[in-house]
Amino acid sequence: MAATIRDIKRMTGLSLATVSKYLNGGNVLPENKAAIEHAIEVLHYEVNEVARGLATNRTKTIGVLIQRLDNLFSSTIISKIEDILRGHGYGTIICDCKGEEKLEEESIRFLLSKRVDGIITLPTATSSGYLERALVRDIPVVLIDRVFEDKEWDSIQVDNEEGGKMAVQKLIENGHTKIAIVCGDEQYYTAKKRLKGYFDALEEADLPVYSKYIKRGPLETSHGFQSVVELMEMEDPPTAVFLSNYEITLGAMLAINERDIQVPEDLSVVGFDNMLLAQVVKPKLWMVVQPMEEIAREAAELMLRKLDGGTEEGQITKVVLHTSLTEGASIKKIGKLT
Amino acid sequence: MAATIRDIKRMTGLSLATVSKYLNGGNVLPENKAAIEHAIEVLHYEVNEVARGLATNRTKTIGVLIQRLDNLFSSTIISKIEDILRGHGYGTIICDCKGEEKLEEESIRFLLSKRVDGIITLPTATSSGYLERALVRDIPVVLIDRVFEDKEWDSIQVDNEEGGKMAVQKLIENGHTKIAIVCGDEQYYTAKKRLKGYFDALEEADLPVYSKYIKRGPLETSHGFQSVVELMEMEDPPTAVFLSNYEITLGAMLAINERDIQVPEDLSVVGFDNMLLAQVVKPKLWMVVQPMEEIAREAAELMLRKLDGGTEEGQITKVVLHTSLTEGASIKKIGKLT
DNA sequence: CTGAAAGCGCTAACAC
DNA sequence: GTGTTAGCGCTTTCAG
Repeated sequence: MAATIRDIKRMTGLSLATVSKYLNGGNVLPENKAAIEHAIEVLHYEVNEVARGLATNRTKTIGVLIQRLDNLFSSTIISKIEDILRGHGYGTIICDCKGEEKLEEESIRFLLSKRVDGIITLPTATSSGYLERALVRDIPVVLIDRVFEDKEWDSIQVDNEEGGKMAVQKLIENGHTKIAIVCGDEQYYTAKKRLKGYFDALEEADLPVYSKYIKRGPLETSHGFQSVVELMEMEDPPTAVFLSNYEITLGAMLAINERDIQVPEDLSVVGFDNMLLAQVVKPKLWMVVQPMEEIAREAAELMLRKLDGGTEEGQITKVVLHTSLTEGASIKKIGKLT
Repeated sequence: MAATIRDIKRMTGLSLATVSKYLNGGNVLPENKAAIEHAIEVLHYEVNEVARGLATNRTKTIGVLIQRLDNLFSSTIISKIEDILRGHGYGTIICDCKGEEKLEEESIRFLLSKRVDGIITLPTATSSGYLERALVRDIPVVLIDRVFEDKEWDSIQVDNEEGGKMAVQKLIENGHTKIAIVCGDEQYYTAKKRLKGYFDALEEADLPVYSKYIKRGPLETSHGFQSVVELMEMEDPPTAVFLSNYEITLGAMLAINERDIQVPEDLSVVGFDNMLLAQVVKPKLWMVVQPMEEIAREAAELMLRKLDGGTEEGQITKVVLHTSLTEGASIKKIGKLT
């Protein structure tokens, strides 16, 4: 049995209150301080955060609810969030809902039963219903990457529209006019925005939109794979494609390898979010990247602020960060000048 | 304020004990059961796991202490562990120690203060000192991937020796005799084993060992990168290389891309653990892969068994799983027959 | 099967 | 600055 505050009381002859005060950084006489520290040392005492949590009604743990842990976007962000939170004494309970809305809702209940002090979530669902319970309990919630249209939430996101536009503009600059996009379907907020960027770029350049070049579907590897195959089998295939998400980019590259599609000779490519892939594949890929560490930092810090009451009741903070375009060798210059 | 068991008591007129019994699956009269369920519904009651944890001295959370979250080996394993544990009502608190021993030790204290019921760890340190505190507290610990030589622990690992041997044998089968290995240094248990496999394969084939072809160093991308560069700049470069870990494989591929090394014409390659890379790179890489899901499952289940007391006191369980070799196109056949 | 009561380890008034 | 005391929400004897 681990030592308790009572053991310290006994050993030092002080009262529980004094010991507790010391533990919480209050002022105690130097001699008492020394006595307590000695006792802690000898007894290997360590605060029982569970008991403390019950007494204070704050567990110093944050729930992180994520779509999937097994992609680099998520794991990089979580890793950083965990880092910052732990630096402030917070533990991180992770729930991977594997992209299933049902699990997502269950996870919220789970986290609430664990009495987390706050929830950071990278949502799977398209509406915020599953977060109601947290709201009712008055637990701070911070959204990452996606937002909901049915309600305002504190959130950290990037300008996806801008990201999509940048990618397509780069392709246009290089003389491409037949530009495809592989994109998530309607339900995804981010997909919608990235597609909007695609349209905007084309429109601003007075280029026509070919609906046959727009491939929407689930945010999965298979969709990226399948779309590229289909695009390249067309009679009039596109000369370039914007792969608008992590999994899609991955799937597309698998297809490109398997079908022996030459990049950029047969097809110019701009991917999204998959820096590892960008570097490891030959030729290097042009890639739209999100500032993952910054997203994580903003999310963690916003959460900490909300927990400290450093934020007005009812005030919504929406942080929008910017993507950047990293250079590769996956775009062929055709016709025109730069 | 969330509803408590007391509110249910008031609402149903039953006693705390009865409600508690119901909550824990005990037998209650059907009418009382109905009343309680109704109250739970109306009040949105949910068990406070913190209070329960204090009363039972079990928090139903497991600490997972990992070297780094941001590689696919770790995140796949954690994702699966989390899945299984949650299925049994356990939460998972993750600590990413970023490969730093100091953080690793701190993390243990952190997890202990959170009163986790058990710890699953993929160690960074080379000796088990940092786990002493957990041992003293009599908290079950399960090791993944690495073991310590100074003491026996419950562990799940793969046969790294066999894995290394398989890789090199495959190279030998294809006629290679000048085979390099890029490998972690002495401190790493797994590196030692994989290197042993390398030696064994060479020896069994009566092939000489060239120490210049053995590149040891930190388990980092840079080491993989640097080693490949150095190997290929030799006067008498190897014709094949075994990249014996995830990061090394990644770094090596970066070098191969950057230096325009032709695989397998200039260099045949077998990698380790990086299936994503194996598929996405051209040509496809031969790869030694660990059964990550199985590792995770064994670890989670062993932990659950230990928690249920389904395991003898003091009994050590060591699970050894097997790697497999997945086919690629990164080995050139030279000379000889198969 | 149900209820009363003690207690898990800590915090937080409130007196002194 | 220190001590006393009453909980936090739940489980768990032990009677009934």
